Amino acid sequence: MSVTIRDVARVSGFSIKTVSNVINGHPQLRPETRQRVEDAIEELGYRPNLSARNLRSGRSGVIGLIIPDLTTAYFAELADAVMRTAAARGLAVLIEPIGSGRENELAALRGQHRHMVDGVIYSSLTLGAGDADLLKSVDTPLVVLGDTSFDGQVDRITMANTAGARAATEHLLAAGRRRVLALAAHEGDIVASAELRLAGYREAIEAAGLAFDPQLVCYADSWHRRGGAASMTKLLEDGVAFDGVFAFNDTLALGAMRVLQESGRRIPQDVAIVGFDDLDETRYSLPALSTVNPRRDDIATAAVETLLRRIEGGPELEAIEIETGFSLEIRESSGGSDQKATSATNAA
Amino acid sequence: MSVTIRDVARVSGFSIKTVSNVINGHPQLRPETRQRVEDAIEELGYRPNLSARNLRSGRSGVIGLIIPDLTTAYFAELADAVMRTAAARGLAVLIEPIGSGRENELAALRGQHRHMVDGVIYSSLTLGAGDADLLKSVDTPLVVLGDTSFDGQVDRITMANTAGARAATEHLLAAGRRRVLALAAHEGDIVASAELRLAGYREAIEAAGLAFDPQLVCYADSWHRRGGAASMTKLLEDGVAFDGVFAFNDTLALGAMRVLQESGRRIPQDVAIVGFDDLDETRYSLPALSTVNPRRDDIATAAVETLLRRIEGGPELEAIEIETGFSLEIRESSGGSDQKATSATNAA
DNA sequence: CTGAAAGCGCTTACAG
DNA sequence: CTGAAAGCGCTTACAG
Repeated sequence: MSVTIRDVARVSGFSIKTVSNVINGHPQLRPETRQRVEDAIEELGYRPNLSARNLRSGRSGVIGLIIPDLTTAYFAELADAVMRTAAARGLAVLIEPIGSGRENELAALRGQHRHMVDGVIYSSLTLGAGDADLLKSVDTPLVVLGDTSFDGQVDRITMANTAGARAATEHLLAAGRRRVLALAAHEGDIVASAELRLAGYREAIEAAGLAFDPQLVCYADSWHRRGGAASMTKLLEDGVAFDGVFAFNDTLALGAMRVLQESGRRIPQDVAIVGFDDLDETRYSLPALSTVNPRRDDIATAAVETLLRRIEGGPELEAIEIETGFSLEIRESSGGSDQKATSATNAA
Repeated sequence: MSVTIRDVARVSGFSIKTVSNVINGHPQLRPETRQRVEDAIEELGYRPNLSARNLRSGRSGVIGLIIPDLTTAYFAELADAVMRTAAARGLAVLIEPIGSGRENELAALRGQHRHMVDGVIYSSLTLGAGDADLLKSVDTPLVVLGDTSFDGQVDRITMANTAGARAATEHLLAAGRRRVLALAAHEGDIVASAELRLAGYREAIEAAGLAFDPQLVCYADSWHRRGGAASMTKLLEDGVAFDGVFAFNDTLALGAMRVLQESGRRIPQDVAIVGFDDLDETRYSLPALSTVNPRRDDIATAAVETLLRRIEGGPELEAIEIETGFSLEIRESSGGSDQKATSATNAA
């Protein structure tokens, strides 16, 4: 039916081995030989059968990306960055959207696609230190994205949660805000990022010589617009006074912003607001939202390269952790014009 | 190294064939036999090697989804719907984001993942009637999404572009608007959807006894917020008078809405606006955007099932076309409350 | 119901 | 540089 390497061998007049050498870019080949094989490949329209290659080599050239869903802008943008990075290295990405919640995250580790992929990039919100053994029991090479505390047992990529949150809060304080809300989500399970961002917020408050006021820390029940809107509605009802908001992610910020505007408050004049994530849409909101840019491209690159290292190095290799940098994007919502204040860190 | 079907056979005491029968749910098996094989599978932690299965069966259980990118909300939501539908049928989805433009779309047809997937769902913006031969030359089973005119040569799923656009425009006219803009994108290449939506707009205008006014048809140079904002800015500069806008998609609408609001116009009091796509975020914009809901779940289901039919039926099968229905979601931007006016069509 | 055997298309020692 | 041959793990006629 379809053209195989055997057909190419027959047409070109060389052995299967030689054809294979040409396909795989083996260096020591007479140019003439290479040319004739390539002509035959072209003529026949030969394409290697990947299943056969994978069966033989034990590699599929596909990596998995496990995320809660694809419709959340944050994960869509992350997935896009991972796919671009992977494509540049000749890898395809199989996305597995698993829904949110701890149960789904655990189930995904035993997921059906496990045997199709050479390794997995796993974006976890709910796994904690206690799950390290579980993760180590997975025989697929694995890189974890996100701030779960695994202390050196699993490869992971983390972002500058604390430093980014501190920079965002400092920016609000530098603009003269004195009562800055921390709009913080927690989703039932422990979300380590939230704690780290809260720590950064607190550092900035205290470094400015202000008192950390628990009344200004407001929990939302989801990381989405709905959660931000609901929390802000409640704050306004409760009559809490504030002149700045650091939201732990952009969608919380956008939800809160809408409620603030409906209540007649002007942004940034009455309330300045900064988010976290640098979603594409923050550039187009009204007003454009200031935010912490976690550099998704850097995260994606670090994840893919760490995974490749693990795939090649095997389980013996020591686990590494890479923390990516950030920058603060100052836009209208915090009174900035469109200039960009950058402050990046990089740690290994 | 890893556990194979041979190990399961050895441990269970049955032949490889019997183990295979159990794995593939072959019906005529003594329950006791099945049980003992399943125990062995469990005990050994056996998982079938998909590469081997695929090599043998010629199927991979993976379908491709070719889209321009994943960060555009429309495609992210489409991809999510396709993945959910596919997962329900035991299929994995390999997304290939190819960038926009005709060149990229053509290149994707020869893409590197072609031999990894059983078939491809291909969301095209730029392919036209002249490309039918090209599409037919692709030996992978293929379902095209979008309104490219292929008249029965390729399986395709189309949406109710004209009917949806007409319903949106009629809704604006019914609310008393008399000068309704058509905010229409065209991206260099021919985008058939835009023509069809324009036709629906025109039908509604003329059915209402109004004259079709070319001055009210405004082209944007992209389907994104930026395009909607730029077009609206130009319209306002030119002093074109209007009291309603039917935008050909939601992001155009959101971009236009921002510019209208900055100019001091109230929505919907001064200008009522309706979009197309029912993106998740339209529920959260300020004001919430009325829009045509193209029922992405229906599109995804039709696409996956048509592809499966093609994969099983082979190239001989006659090509089919399915047009999915729509509903009109009336929200604040067109003066509605939150009720829902539904009008659906379905054709084969 | 079950077993022994061929073969899917490739890569890779092993010989030359 | 090149060829003949084994084998990756599975499914499936073909026999029993």
